[in-house]
Amino acid sequence: MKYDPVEIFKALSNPSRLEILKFIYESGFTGTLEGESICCEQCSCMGDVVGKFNLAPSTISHHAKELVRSGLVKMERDGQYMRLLPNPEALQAAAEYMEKVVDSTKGK
Amino acid sequence: MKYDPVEIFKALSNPSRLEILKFIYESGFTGTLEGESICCEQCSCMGDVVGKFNLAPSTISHHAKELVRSGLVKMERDGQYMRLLPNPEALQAAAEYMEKVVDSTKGK
DNA sequence: CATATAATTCGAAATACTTCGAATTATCGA
DNA sequence: TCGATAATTCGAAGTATTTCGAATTATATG
Repeated sequence: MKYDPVEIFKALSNPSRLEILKFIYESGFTGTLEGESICCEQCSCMGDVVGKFNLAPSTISHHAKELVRSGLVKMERDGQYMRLLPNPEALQAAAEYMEKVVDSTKGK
Repeated sequence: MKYDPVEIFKALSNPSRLEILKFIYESGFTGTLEGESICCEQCSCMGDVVGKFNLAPSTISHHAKELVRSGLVKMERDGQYMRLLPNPEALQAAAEYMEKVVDSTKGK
């Protein structure tokens, strides 16, 4: 498999990190931040996340790295800023993995 | 929600525990152990898991408790034995939670 | 009741995780 | 180029997790 389910579950297993992920996914491909984002209107950047959560920048940076490591999020530099982009394919893959485990109990 | 996604992800985030879960789900509702189980033929028991994995009984017991705590597995005494039963509803709920996060990026 | 088997609890050791603040690196704008 | 802003790295403290072995509890059987 392209994504390691254990790494994905580990990334999702911390409440702060899960909320950060949701924030990134929700503001992912939209202009919903309506100009509030100092980075761009098509994504969240580190600063947006730092502004949203009551955690030190270094902590946010660490969590972001974990999300990237697992494949759930992609990151790219945009000048001074770091764009955080959802990678739904990874989350989808993990969900499908779980469905397979569910199905392994079926028809028995 | 009936199940806490973070608790479920935490339960799934350890490689040993994930394998144990899969073992329980696969032997869940079947007679596939074909009499090999010293507990029963409709489920796995602690001893089956202990026999399958290279971990101390106390460690297996601990992991089983975590799986029960998260809701992924149900446990019931059968005389001397403890039956381990899949609770696919919980795993399904977590998978659906993930799908919702995936969908939160859609149509944008 | 005594012994054997199954499983849990307890305490301890090693490791990993979470978080912070301080120092550092990267980039932008005047 | 210099100062400001954005983000990362580093080291440290506190906490949680993983695993074990020994002791304990629960149940079955002779």
